[in-house]
Amino acid sequence: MGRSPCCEKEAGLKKGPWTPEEDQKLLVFIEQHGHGCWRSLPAKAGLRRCGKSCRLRWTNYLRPDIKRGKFTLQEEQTIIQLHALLGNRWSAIATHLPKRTDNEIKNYWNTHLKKRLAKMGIDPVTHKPRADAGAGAGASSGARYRAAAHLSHTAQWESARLEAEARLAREAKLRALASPPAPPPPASGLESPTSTLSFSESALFAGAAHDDVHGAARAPAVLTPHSYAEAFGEQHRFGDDAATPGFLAGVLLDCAVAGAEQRFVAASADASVLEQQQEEEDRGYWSSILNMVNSSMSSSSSSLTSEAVTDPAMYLPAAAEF
DNA sequence: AAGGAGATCAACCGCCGTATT
DNA sequence: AAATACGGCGGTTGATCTCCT
Repeated sequence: MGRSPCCEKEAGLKKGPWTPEEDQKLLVFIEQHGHGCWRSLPAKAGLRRCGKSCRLRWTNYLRPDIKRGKFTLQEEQTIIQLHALLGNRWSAIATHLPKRTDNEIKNYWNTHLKKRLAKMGIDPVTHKPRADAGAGAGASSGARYRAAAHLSHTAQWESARLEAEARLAREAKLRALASPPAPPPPASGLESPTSTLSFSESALFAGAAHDDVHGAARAPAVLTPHSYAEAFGEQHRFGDDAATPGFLAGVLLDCAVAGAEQRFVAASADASVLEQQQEEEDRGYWSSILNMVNSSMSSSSSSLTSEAVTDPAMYLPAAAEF
């Protein structure tokens, strides 16, 4: 059926870069009235723009809760991992980086991360090592291949971890309904290695979260650390230079290990009986998660590798040759 | 200093899904 | 059920900036 462009009918509408005056008009109007219907907003706000242009300007630039500037390593890591899981679903990825816009993330991916992954010998679309990357002779190509494999595996583990956190969050919510509220978690040290949300933010989101994996994963939940920590074993370094191949993979693993260690310390402090009881349950749960990851990754149209996750030990780094 | 090449990013375009009539 | 309106999304463009020769 199709739909005509929103501004086709109205001639004389302005295009191109926004002036400070236009920004001011839009800001003032939205602050006073909210955006309401975008189509009718420009006329009400005295702007000669189409509603779509106004919406874009607001969501990508004028919104007060936008963080601008350089992406942090953690943000980069989050984007790469989520891209491995979600593909080019920038808005979905942006929900995990609440102060970044999908447009900004998309631009950053296209201009920075895609190229960097390509340099590492990783196909930025599939997140798999490129066929030619492993075929080349020499130790360095082998190292790149292994780094790329680690990257894919890390993404798979992150997927499993998100699922597990979602489940634990749901359970915690159920428990909370049946018992007085637990004391708040420590102010630091338990953040998800891939989330930029603080726990306070997470709590806010948890209330309003959709009933989906990503929404639920925002809820404060501490994953029983053992399997996760086992999965990564000792910390492993790929290199110090950001320009060297393997750097990102190293960052991913370092952050993942750091997260696992933080969780382990926190959980050890509790040393609760509950944890022991849950351990067995978690083991079974992790098996199902791994099955789920394996099946979804091999069948999904998303870009992740179809290599099966069979054993956490496979994430232990190979001989240090980087 | 000039100009060409590449990088960056704001903004546009067209399509899609959903709500409404 | 079909047509239409709307918001949202992802891909792409083009103006501007930065770096290099």
